Amino acid sequence: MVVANLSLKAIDSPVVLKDRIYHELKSAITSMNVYADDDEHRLDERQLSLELGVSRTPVREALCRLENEGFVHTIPRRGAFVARKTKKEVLEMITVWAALESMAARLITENANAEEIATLREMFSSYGEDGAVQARIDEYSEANVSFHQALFRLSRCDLLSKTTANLFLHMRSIRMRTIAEKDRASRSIIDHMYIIEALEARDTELAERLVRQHSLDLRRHVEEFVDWLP
Amino acid sequence: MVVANLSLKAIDSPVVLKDRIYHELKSAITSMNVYADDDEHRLDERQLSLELGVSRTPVREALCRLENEGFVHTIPRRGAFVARKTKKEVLEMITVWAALESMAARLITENANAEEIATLREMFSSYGEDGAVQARIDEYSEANVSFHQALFRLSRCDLLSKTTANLFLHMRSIRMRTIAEKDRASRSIIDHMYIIEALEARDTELAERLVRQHSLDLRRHVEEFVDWLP
DNA sequence: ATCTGGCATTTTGCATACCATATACCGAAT
DNA sequence: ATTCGGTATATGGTATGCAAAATGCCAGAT
Repeated sequence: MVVANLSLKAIDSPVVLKDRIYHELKSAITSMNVYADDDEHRLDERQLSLELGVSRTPVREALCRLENEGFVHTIPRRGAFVARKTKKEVLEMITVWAALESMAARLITENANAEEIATLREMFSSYGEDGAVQARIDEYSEANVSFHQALFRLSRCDLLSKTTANLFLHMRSIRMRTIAEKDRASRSIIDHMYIIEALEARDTELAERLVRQHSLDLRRHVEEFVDWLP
Repeated sequence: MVVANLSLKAIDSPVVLKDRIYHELKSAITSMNVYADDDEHRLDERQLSLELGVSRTPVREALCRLENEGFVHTIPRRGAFVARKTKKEVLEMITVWAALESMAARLITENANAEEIATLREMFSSYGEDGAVQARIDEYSEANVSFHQALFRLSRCDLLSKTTANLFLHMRSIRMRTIAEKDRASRSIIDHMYIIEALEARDTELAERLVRQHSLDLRRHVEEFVDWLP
């Protein structure tokens, strides 16, 4: 008799209710336009539990996680609200982003292989001609996000990706609104190309500086032109 | 009749049970030597609630927060354990640290005033003579932590401090164990002095590079010599 | 002696019940 | 009419109860 040698993958995470609720609420919050109107959006525990068909307990645990991640702001005995970042907080998020992404660029020049870096180019292959960017701004915005996410992925540092993941989500609504302004998109794509070249050349210091400057440019842009944040 | 013009500060945070429990558990976890023995430390909800004299609910919410911050690892239907970082995770923490602290250094050269930078020197004023460091290694270790915390504080970027705060706590036990090895302490104090000089000279690029290199040296040291982590 | 299957116990996950507090409404007094 | 204070209501914080699942133990079989 032989022991059947099935290659099974371990089932290590029995998906529990609070996690599903967490993801559900998170996607709902991050996909809504938080900064559209002035009034703050309240998250009523009982109402949410009714809508989701569960009790308040797992909803509370989900809200607890979302609060730690900065998507929800709760006031004791007052309730939970969808968090709205101040301009100062947004600027600081971009600062932290700049720090993390420039480190990611360093690591890429040291660790990534040529094929991986080549995939970065492909993302923008269809935006070669001038004017193509502004015409397909939504589509480009997605490619833009993918580019930045790819930088963290290629850094092969999970913690860098993990730390930035929520910054991405926080910045999404803001980025969507700023990318179309002031012809930043075509500026952006040029920056990206220089970054890719520096990565290909394995120029650690240059790649770092370009990536950092790219983010700090965004910071300056937000600081100067975004007036719709408190 | 005049309205009494007392200068009162708003009471905006009625301290609730789950927060007190959170802080209590966090300090208990971070002050224990997690890496001393091999067996993992379980956190029994019921036992904790009995010891604290409260119900399980606020304990669970506190554990939820601690899990998000990486101090607790919970397995569904199995319970909560004090999280133990792998060597890979520690190295990544140091990498993220390097990224954040080097950005803090940049900001200091741009924003801090001379007096603030001067306070950095004072921290190490009593360690001037050679040999004084090794003799008072515990005391120095505290000064060392204070120095790095001060860098983030002087950066005037709350999010940088906030993001690093938990990294500090995670690294504490590891740092305590590594700082005394291989004469790293006296190396460390020399590095610090060069960093302070770069900050005083407002040399943004140099300060950034020195701070980053200081952390990356630690990373290399951990990578090479720390064999007591999985 | 070792391994397997089932039962008991423990413990988490979720639901519900209760309590304290904040807000809103309403009436009375000025 | 306006303001103040009290009460009602609603809502979040906490406690407890219940059920599912995992672990451990023990008996029986091989």
